[in-house]
Parts: sequence; C-alpha cells; structure tokens
Amino acid sequence: MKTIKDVAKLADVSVGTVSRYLNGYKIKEENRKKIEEAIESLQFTSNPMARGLRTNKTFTVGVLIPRISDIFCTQVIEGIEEVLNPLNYGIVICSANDSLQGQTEKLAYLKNKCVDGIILMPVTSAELDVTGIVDSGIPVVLIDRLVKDCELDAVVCDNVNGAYSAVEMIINKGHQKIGIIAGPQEIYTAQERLTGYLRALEDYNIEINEAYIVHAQYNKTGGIDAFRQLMSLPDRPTAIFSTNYPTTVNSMKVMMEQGLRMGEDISLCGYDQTELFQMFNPPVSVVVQPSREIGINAAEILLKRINGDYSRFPQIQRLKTQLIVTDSVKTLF
Amino acid sequence: MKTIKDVAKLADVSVGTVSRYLNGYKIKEENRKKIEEAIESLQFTSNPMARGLRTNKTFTVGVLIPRISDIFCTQVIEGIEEVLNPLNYGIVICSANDSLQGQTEKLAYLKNKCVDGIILMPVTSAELDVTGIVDSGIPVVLIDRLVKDCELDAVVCDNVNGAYSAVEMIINKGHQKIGIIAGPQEIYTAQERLTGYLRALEDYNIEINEAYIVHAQYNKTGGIDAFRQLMSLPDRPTAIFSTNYPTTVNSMKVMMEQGLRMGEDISLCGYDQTELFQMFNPPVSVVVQPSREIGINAAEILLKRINGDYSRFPQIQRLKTQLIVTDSVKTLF
DNA sequence: TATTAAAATTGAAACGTTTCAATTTTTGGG
DNA sequence: CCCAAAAATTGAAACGTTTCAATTTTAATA
Repeated sequence: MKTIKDVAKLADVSVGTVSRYLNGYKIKEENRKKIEEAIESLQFTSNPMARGLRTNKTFTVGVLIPRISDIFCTQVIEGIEEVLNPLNYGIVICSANDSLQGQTEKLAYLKNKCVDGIILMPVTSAELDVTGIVDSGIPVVLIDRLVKDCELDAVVCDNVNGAYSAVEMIINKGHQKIGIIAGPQEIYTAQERLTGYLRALEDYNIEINEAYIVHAQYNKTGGIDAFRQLMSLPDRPTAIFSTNYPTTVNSMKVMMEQGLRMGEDISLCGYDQTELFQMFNPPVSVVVQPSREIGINAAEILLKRINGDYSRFPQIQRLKTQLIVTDSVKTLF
Repeated sequence: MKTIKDVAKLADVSVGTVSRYLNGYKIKEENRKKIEEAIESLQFTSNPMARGLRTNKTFTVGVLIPRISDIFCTQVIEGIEEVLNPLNYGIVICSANDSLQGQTEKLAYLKNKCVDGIILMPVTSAELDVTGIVDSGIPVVLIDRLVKDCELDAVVCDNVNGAYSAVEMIINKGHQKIGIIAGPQEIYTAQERLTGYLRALEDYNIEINEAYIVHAQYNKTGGIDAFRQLMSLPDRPTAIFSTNYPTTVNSMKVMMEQGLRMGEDISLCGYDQTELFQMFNPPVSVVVQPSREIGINAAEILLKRINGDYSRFPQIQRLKTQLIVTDSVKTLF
C-alpha cells in the first residue's frame, strides 16, 4: 500500500502539503497538479485508520435494530444509506435479536468500535442506558420508538393519529364493535396506537369494551392467540384493528384456517407493509409508515450532531402515516 | 479516553506487557491481576484504529448486496451476523442499488475502508472485476450467484435441481403445458433454473414449447408482463413456474386482477419466501432457499480466508433447496 | 549456591495520517 | 526594486497501538 509519503516524494513536496491537498485546503496550482499525478500513478488511497487515529473520526455510523430481517427496519436502513453513503460514511449494522441484553451488548460494541454516531431502534421503551455513550460524545438518534426518561433526538411516527385515522375509518363504515390487537404495554408505539384507538372511540361516543382490547406480543404467536381470543368472544367484534405487521399477517392466517372471509365475515385493518397486503383479495386496509423517510431524517439529524451542531436538542420528529382503505373493512350500511 | 499507557502506569508495568495481556499472551499472574484492576478502574477499552494501523486489520467485513430491503438478502445477513458477531467482527452493509455501477463503486469504497474481507452477492453474473481487491489481499466470497470467468469462493443454491424438483412435481400432478417465467439471461441463478426446467421436461419426454419460456426482469413489471404474455397465448399453459420472488408475487397480482383462481384456473409454483406465500389461499407452492445457511457458510469460508487459510480455493458450495407442495398446483387426474 | 536455560518484561520504533509552529515563497504597494 | 504582509510550505510531533531485540527475572539443574 502506498502512503502519503510516497506521494510527497514523487510529487516533490512535503507530506504536509499532500495532507492539505487531501483535506481540501488551498494549495498552489502547480503542486496540486503534481500531487494529483502522483496519486494517480501510485494508485494512492489514504488509510482510514491512520486518519482516524489522528482525528478521532471513523466515518462510520452504527445502526442498531431489533432484528435485521424485519422489513420495516431494512426500509429504514435504505433511507439511512441514501443520506450517509454519498458522504462516504459507512454503516455498521447490528441486530439486538429482539433482546434488551443483545441491545446493551451491541451498544457497547459500537462504542468500542468508535463509531461517529448511532441510530437506534430500541427493543423496548421501558429502559435504555446510553449514558456511557452520550458521555463519550457519540450522538444517538432514536427511531420508531421513544424511551421513557431518555432525552435523545428521535424520529418516530405519529402513531396516535395513525391509529386514530384507521379506527375512525372503521367507525365510518358503520362498525361499533371494534377489537384491537394492541402490542405489549411496555412498547411505546403500542401504547400510542392504543391511545389512538381509545380516542377515536371516545370521539365517536362508542363505549369502550375491555374485552375488545387484547394485548399481544408483537410476533407470530402473539397475533395468532390474540385473534383467536377476539374471535371466541361471545359478542365478538365485527372489525379488528391489528397494530403491527406480524400480528396482522398472523390474524389473516387464523382467519383463513377458520374459513372466515376477510371483509365479509370479519373486517380487518392492519399496520405496515402495504405492498404485500395489497396482494390479497380483498387487499388489506393498512396504516402505512414512511419507513424510508424515518431513515433519511434520522440520518440527517445524526449528521448534524456529528458535525457538532447541537441546536434544538432534543429534536423529536413525528412523521405522519398514511391510511390505505380497502374492502377488507366491510361497509355495514 | 484512556490509553494503554495509562493502564501501564497504573499497573506499574510497561505498555508492552499490557499489550501482551490484551492479546492473550501469557504474563505473570501478579501482573495480570494488576493490569485487570487498572483496566477496570480506568474503564479502558483499546482503540481499534490504533490497533488497526499497526496490524492492518479492521475486524470489519463488508457485505455488498443488490438491495437492502430484499428479504432474501437480509436473511443471508442474519446468518452472516450469527457467525461474525461472536468473534467481534463488524459488518458494514452496502447496497449496489441493483446497478453494476453501484456495485463497482461500493467495492472500491469497501476496499478503501480496509475491510478484512467481503461477502458479495453480485448484481449480474456477466461481469465482475475484483482483481484490485483480490490483489490487495482482501478475500471475497460470492453468494447466491456465480460470475463468469471469476475464480472465487462461493456459496450458492443448487438452482438446477431446485427448479427441476418444482417442475417435476408439476408434471407429476398431470400438467404438460408448463410455462416458465425465467429471469434475465445474464443472471446465473436464472440460467440454472431454466436449465432445471428444461431438464425436467426432457426427462419426462415433454416437448419444449419456446412460447412457454418467457424471459423477464426479476422485478415487478417483469413479473406482470411475463405473466400476461403467458396468459394471452392461444394455447396457454395450465401451470406456471415463476422463478423468483418478485415475479411470483406479481404474477399473483395479475392473476387476481384477471379473476383467475390460483390452483383452479391456473396453477402456480414460485420461488423463495415461503412464510408469506403460505398465507394465501391456497398457499403457494415454492422452492425455498436456505438463505440463513448461505450466510453462515459464506461467513465461515470468509473467516478461513481472512485467517490465511487458502486451502481448497476456490471453494464452491451448493446448498440444496426445499420444495413446498400445495394446492396452488392443481392435480389434473 | 552458582550456572544456565527459559520465561517474562521492557522500551523504543513503527504504522500513516493530521496539525501546527516555524520557515519560505509569493504578492502587491510604494 | 525593496519591503511588508499574506499565502503556502515544511518537517516533526502526536495519535494509541503492536512488535521485537535487548534485558531482566524466574526456574531448573548440578
């Protein structure tokens, strides 16, 4: 590997000048030319480790998500990439594997790796210790979920109104008995979506039936159990609002197994992942999150912090969701 | 940030000894204790850049895939993570954004970043220049696709037999007129799957009808157009084998639009992504690829190369696919 | 106890940059 | 053409490790 010294020698200038050139400072035209020629002929590329050692910058950001194969997460990552790659930042991906312990470990790992910043989608809203990281000057931006007692920049969706609009739509189609598959109580987005549900019912003067509110793990079995539970109610709901992707998909699975026709025997509105849900017959009504934008905005805030701009801290962005309305929710009049 | 010098001073030994300790060499029990105490009380963690500068190792591998939001890719990444993370390797993700140019750029980027190795899923099988990378000693392992005239370690699926088993199953259910949505001719996996199709027809003495073979881009519009084309044939096929995920999903979309019932009016067998396809009614027959295993095996080979073991180069692994048979392919007797 | 071999430690050089005080070159006004 | 000011360049120190030849300590043997 060629070094800056080789370039300096060949171009007949000092290493300092080469360094100045590389970092975009003004140098004499004549020298610029010589250096560029030397770099070209030596195929020189600067060594990021040596540079990092001096500058304490790795040009790397860590992205820590609950699970890599989650489509929502990868769409967010695409957004992050879109912003960071043109600036030559690398993205180190870490998965917490849906566990708080995993998250803690990976955070420590990223800190030790000297990333310039971290974008974090927390596994739980209940608990997060980033003091060690924040103290050492590494900025952290939260996505999708806020965490209790944690003052950090964040980009989340307006889950309350996302859920509200879905439930409102269901009500407007004539439903009164609306079940909700709500997520775990310690997850921020789940809380918000439940709030939206409750608020909509309240605004439309529909009495709240506790039996229609089922808390489920945001995963496969959670969805299956919750849907079954709602279906086995003596006075069962006519419509169900399922508040994330796995619970929605698995509700449909049960629906199919029980021979229930979506939009006929039972109405369903889901969350996330529009493209896929539109393949079904009828397509599934869903609340769509702007996942890519979340990534873009988070990356932009992070960059700002990395560059030392701590204005308006903590900056919390709430992005609007979009509602896709289909015949999966039956019109009752 | 504390350095090895601080530790040395506090533990009253030399920096060399601390370094030896950190790298797992034997040191006197007494010193070990003092060093461990010092590290603990100073909260010392070693600086990866300084280390990297000396050792020329970043403990980072690059993963370059066509597109991040592709589920197949992310499952592969999960496998890679499973192997690499326990060894403290970081994973830098790059997306080629489905373009050869993007791939070339990202390869250069990864080389410049001094990654210890690269796992690459090529965007095309036609062309790949990694000489610069290989020459500089960075091992590269290909996944999913081989590239013409490219001697590299690789982990791929046995696409020929994967496709063969699917077509064989379709034949065994009594179909004779079997269409295939084949991928672009320059993609390795597409070629192989077409080979499997042809071989199965041959083995069962079914004449090959060129009109039943449609080459399509492996994306949304490709799938839509191809399916339409097959459906508009005067003597249209009774079953269609769609050879990747997007073409399968979009064939279903057209099917739905045209009011065709899968497994009744037209039979379909797809590729990839079982979980989702099992949600439909009927579930979709598919060839399933062991995506996670691909990642695991690729990471293991890469590690071997990183550690200087170049035995059995180039090592090409072919993993077996699995066939899921459902009523989406009608039994004709 | 003396001697030697083996084991452990030491301290400085090296890795390839950036940075900065000191120096040289260039520029422009008189 | 000279001089001062401005601009550009220089060269060495510093970043925090690893590595290795030289040295010291320990263990083993007679």
